[in-house]
Amino acid sequence: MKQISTRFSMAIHTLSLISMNPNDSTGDYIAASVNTNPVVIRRIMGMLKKAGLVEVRPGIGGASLRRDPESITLLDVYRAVHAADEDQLFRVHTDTNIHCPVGRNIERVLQEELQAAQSEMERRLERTTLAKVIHQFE
Amino acid sequence: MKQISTRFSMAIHTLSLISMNPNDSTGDYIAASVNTNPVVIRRIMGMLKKAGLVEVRPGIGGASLRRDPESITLLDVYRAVHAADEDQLFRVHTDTNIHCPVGRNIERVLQEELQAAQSEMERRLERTTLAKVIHQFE
DNA sequence: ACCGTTGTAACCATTATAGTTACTACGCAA
DNA sequence: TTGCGTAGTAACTATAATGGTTACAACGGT
Repeated sequence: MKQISTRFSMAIHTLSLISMNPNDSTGDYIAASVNTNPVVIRRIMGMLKKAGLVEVRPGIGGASLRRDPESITLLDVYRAVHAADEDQLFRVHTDTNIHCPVGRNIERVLQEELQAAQSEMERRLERTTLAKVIHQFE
Repeated sequence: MKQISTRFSMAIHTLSLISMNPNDSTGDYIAASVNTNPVVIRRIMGMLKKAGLVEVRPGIGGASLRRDPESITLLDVYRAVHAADEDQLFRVHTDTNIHCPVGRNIERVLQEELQAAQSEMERRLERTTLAKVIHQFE
């Protein structure tokens, strides 16, 4: 099965470090904690920046949160790093046979059901703040 | 972003047709409604069979449900077609730096949070039965 | 001017997906 | 018994996302 990318968990990791230690939080420093290549972290920081979650200091290095960690939810992070796609968790097959009553209606019916399931998941992510996550590291 | 495979929606489509019309439900017939290659359907039918949801008739052709559509939930189907992986929706990066308090704890902390979000989604899938889906085609 | 940093482009290996061809095994019906 | 339509599967393909890597330009403080 296709799983949700580790970009998401790496982004939470990244935000935690930035929140706890803004000055040291260079791409290299975070990469050492995540244990990956600094470019991977810089890419994620770019997405977090575009989403308005962090402010990065080019030249001097480091980054800081642009919002209170109490106000940043895991859903915010999830959306930030999955920016590209239209954030539909479930794919539904299309171009079905319109001469069949199932083929004609399946897409609409499933979109409703699956969107509901996705929303439940997202609501749960929304209930956890970055602050709550960070609290478990201190 | 990586989305959940159309195998899931195709499997619901397949089960709907089998339930409504067991005798006609050959791989070719279903493939014509889904608009894909019959082998894709036969692969999905194999997974549904392994999960105990359908009974296939080799030689003669067609298939039938092994359980009442009222008792088959979308979660059953979801689990059936994602059989391979350990059904963890979210991947979490591993091998983090254990000398960092964040790196040392991130995996455990996130596994809990993300499992909770996944469970919410699954609970929602569990509340919709195949019968309810089929009802919308009739 | 130097140096460490950020921002990106480009490339790569790996993996899952969905489709395809091809072949064997099955079971009814002529 | 043979033929035919079907299921079951292996093998191959093209496509796409991922995560890592190298390389280099731009930035900014010392």
